[in-house]
Amino acid sequence: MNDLTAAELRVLIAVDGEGTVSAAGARLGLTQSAVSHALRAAERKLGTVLFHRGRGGAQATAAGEAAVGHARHILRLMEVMRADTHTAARGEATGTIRLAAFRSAAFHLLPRVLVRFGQRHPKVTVDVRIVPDLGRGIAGEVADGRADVGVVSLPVYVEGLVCKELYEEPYVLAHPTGHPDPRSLPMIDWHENCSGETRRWLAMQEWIPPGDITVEDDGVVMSMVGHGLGAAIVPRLSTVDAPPKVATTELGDGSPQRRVGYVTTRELTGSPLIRDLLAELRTLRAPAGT
Amino acid sequence: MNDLTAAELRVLIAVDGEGTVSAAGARLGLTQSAVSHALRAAERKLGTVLFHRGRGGAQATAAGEAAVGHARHILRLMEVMRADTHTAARGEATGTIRLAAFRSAAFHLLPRVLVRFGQRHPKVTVDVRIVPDLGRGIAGEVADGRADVGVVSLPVYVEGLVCKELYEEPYVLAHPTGHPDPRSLPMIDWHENCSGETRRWLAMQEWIPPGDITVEDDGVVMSMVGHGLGAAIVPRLSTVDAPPKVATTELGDGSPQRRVGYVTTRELTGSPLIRDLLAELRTLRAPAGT
DNA sequence: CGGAATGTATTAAGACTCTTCATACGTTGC
DNA sequence: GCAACGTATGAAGAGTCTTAATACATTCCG
Repeated sequence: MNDLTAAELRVLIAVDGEGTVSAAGARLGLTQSAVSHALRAAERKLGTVLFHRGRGGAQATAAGEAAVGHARHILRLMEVMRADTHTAARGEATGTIRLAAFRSAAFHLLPRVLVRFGQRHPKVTVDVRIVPDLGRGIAGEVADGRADVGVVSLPVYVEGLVCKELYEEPYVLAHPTGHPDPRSLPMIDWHENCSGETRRWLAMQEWIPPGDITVEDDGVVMSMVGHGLGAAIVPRLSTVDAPPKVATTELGDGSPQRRVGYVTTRELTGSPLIRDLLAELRTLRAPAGT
Repeated sequence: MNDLTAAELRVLIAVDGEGTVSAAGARLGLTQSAVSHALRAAERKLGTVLFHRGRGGAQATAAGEAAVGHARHILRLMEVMRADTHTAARGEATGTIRLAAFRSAAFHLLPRVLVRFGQRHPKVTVDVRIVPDLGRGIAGEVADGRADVGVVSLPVYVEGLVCKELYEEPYVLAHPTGHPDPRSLPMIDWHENCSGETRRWLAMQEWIPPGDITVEDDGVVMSMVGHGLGAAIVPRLSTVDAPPKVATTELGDGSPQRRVGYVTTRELTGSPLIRDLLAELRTLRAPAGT
């Protein structure tokens, strides 16, 4: 008379995602009525209104938001449980791990890791998603249960996650090759650069960046630099495999550093498969370029 | 036809803990038969044998061990989900409070307060801004709506604010350690010291300060004293965690006193969250150093 | 060997729960 | 006032969980 069923948890997630009870029903292959009943049952069991419903659909309350986040985690753990019991029984790991990472990590860091992990666990699918590390960003994806492990820039400001630093790398100046005075070029900024680390460093320099273009993706930043639109301060990793015509200059002593690490949830560290992936990530103490 | 129910997860844990199906039934208030059925259902759903059963009871297989570990986490998450939805629904404790304070309060007074407040309201962000208490100063920030609550030196000359004294502390003389005659040193003054209180006291002494350096930040004042540039009269709170080589001397009876309090607007005292923060501030009747 | 003790498995029936169909209710826009 | 769109509800059928009763398997021991 008390526990939410898995079906109810899925209903919560679907209603939150679709915004209406009817659409959630379609997504789940259920009737609108079934979803309405399930939602009501969930609210009765938790003793709280989870969604305000009306003409415009269903909108999560604060309690609903919290419930949906937990629902994702619980369902995910059930999947992991299934995968892990299979592994323990048959001896070969199966299942899926969802990994969220910023672009340059996905391109230049993860391949090496995932090749080795894949050799050890041929039946395991790793689902890599590139997520801009803005706002709650990658850590938010993990905290909200949309990813199992995140590769992030530290520090992380999201509560309740397990987090470990992997390595540190300097920011460098990327500029068009052969330019006589890179510092006179307009600065191309990058959304994920908001970390304050580089801002603070820039503020300390007698080097007022002349113009300001702002771009979301560091790959686009590098492309723009390659086309001569300006210079940019990016983590060294972003300059790996940069377009031709892009040169990099070290910023010298006291240059800002970017710290890269991983995050996951405490529960998932109980899974041997996740643990093995984390162990493989931990071999990543030096960036690819060095 | 697929998901394990919460009841089944509890059965797994109980059987693992008790070692027999029957005992697990007793612990859960169920029949042996019910537990046997549930166990079998769980094994069918996971497609794996979880316990070897026989005369000697039930012994978990490797897969069973894995499943039980996950089961505990899942049930725990369900509890947390229940708790979190409740606090989200009732507590409403979410959002941001903007706090303005002078430097030494932010460093030495607020941490204790905010730790406790943060434990009570984990979803609330407190935004602390350090504001020099000059001119209309911190009270002005609150009056102008740029902060919700201010920690200030009293008295406050801004109209229309709610204001309460928290505690009183003496001004002390900070000087380089081991100096034979601190009173011969040049005085380092501090913008926020304009309060008149110390001026009046100085005027009453036969101690005309030889030189005058003026600095905005009391942290800088302490640093200068540490480097031997002079002595300064500062509130005792400013000397907490002062650099090495800084000594303090009480000014004795009749020494000027600094009164510390908070200010906010009448409207904000209607918010339960603000009220709770003010209540927490009111526990601050003694400064950290004493 | 045979019976008592201890433990699990199975079957069938009742209670309970979930899903569906059909329909009612409430807003919004015209 | 009516159509469009969304949710809520009541009753019935399908499905699931729990139980009592009983069967089966193993071990201990005389």
